[in-house]
Amino acid sequence: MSRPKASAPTNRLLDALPGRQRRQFLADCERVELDFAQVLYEPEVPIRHAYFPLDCFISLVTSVDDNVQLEVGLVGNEGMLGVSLVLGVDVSPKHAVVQGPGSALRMTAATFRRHCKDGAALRGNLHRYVHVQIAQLSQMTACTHYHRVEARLARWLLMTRDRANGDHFHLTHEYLAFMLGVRRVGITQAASALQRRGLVSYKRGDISILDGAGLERASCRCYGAAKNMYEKTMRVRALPH
Amino acid sequence: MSRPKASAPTNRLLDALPGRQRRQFLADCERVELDFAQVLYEPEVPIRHAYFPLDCFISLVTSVDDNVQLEVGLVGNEGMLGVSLVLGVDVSPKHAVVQGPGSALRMTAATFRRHCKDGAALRGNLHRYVHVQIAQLSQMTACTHYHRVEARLARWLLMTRDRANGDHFHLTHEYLAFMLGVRRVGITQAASALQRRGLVSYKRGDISILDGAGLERASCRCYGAAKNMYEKTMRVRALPH
DNA sequence: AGGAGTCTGTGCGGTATCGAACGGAGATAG
DNA sequence: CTATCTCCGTTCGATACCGCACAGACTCCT
Repeated sequence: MSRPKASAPTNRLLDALPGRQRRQFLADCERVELDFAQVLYEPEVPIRHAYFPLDCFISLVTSVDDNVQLEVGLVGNEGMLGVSLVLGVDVSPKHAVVQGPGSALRMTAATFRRHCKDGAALRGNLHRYVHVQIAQLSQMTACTHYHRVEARLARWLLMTRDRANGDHFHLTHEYLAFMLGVRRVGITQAASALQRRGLVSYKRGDISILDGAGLERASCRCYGAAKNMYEKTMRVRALPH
Repeated sequence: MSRPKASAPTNRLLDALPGRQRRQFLADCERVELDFAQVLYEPEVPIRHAYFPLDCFISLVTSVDDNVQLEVGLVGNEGMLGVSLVLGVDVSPKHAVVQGPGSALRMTAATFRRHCKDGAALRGNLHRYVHVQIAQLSQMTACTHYHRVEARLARWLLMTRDRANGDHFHLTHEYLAFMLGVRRVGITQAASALQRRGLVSYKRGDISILDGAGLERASCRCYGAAKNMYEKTMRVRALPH
């Protein structure tokens, strides 16, 4: 697992806070190391902490019926886990599973709600982030329905690269199949195709992105659209709201 | 189009407000009649009003690529249109199209934001509603991906019935196909199957639900799950938050 | 009554994905 | 070094849905 500790990793939602509030917020956080496959939230179970990834990333997974699951979101240092708390609800509607191990800041639910209540700038940021998540969920619905496995896989790899801060990570076909809601064989075929085209290489779970630009072309537009949407929405800042 | 004006129609989000705040809020609203297929929001276009359906209902539609669209949500008198405003964002990420004509209350964006800012009870309600929408979007993603057209159609009819307050409404196969993101023929086949089983009847766009319980059995669990989720989340009230 | 337009039913070949099964190659542990 | 386990590749038939095309039936308008 590559984790190229550039400088000190940070969280973009918190970076955007004015200095004083940021320090106050960080003072109430605790730094934790998260392991691969660690389960942070389960549906219907009270949320104990909000998480702010630094160099880890976390999958949001819904389950329908039983044993049928699908990843519907990915959270890295551009976001946070526990937006329900921002909305005054203290149970998660989804599973949250650590996909890329690494460190995160966390804060207890009660403390976090206090900060949300008192800090207008924080609240504004988080509200806009919730908006981004809603938009991306809508898009994800259409993407998952219309787009082919190969394009979705390419998209997924690009999203993961952004959040892993590196072109290399460890995930088996089995796991990817689970995330994209298809058979393992479907991933094997899509991945072979991408590898044949020289866009990625992989071997027993070690995946490397060789040609990011090419991979973007192979992916659906949803990748770029989601990224733009985030940047555009979050850039608008310092609006007292 | 059946619109059985039971008593005076109301909006459940507003009903839940304490009397005084409710009156203040309603005083700033304007009642409007919405026509079938009227477009209320377009992506990237500033939102002018928030809408609170009384006896109409509205589809939320995403578009990917161009000309490829999919319904991802349905808003009736249990909800509102314009949750983005609650989150301090003034553009909609989706199209909003009137699906069932009828009346709604609406409020200008600026006034609505003021009410959100000042009214804790209102804000709490709306926040919880946003949470419900997020949860239902996640579920919709999985449902659209995994479930068969026939089950999804059954689900859609049930959801529409709840919002139309009646077992009878007018929609062509063509339109349903557009909503569910499948071919018109796919709807014709699924609908014939439901009709053969005596669950619905239809004729040139006039659809009647004959056996609601049977239709629920024919639909995926997503219908009941979404409904429960709403009730459970919105019931928790009067929490100062 | 006749003609135009709308809505629904059916049929055909094509394709992406499914479910299940098996073989082989690489890693790991004794 | 060998046994075991994990991960990946391939094959096979089945199925749900696609795009296209056309026919029948109902409605509305003149």
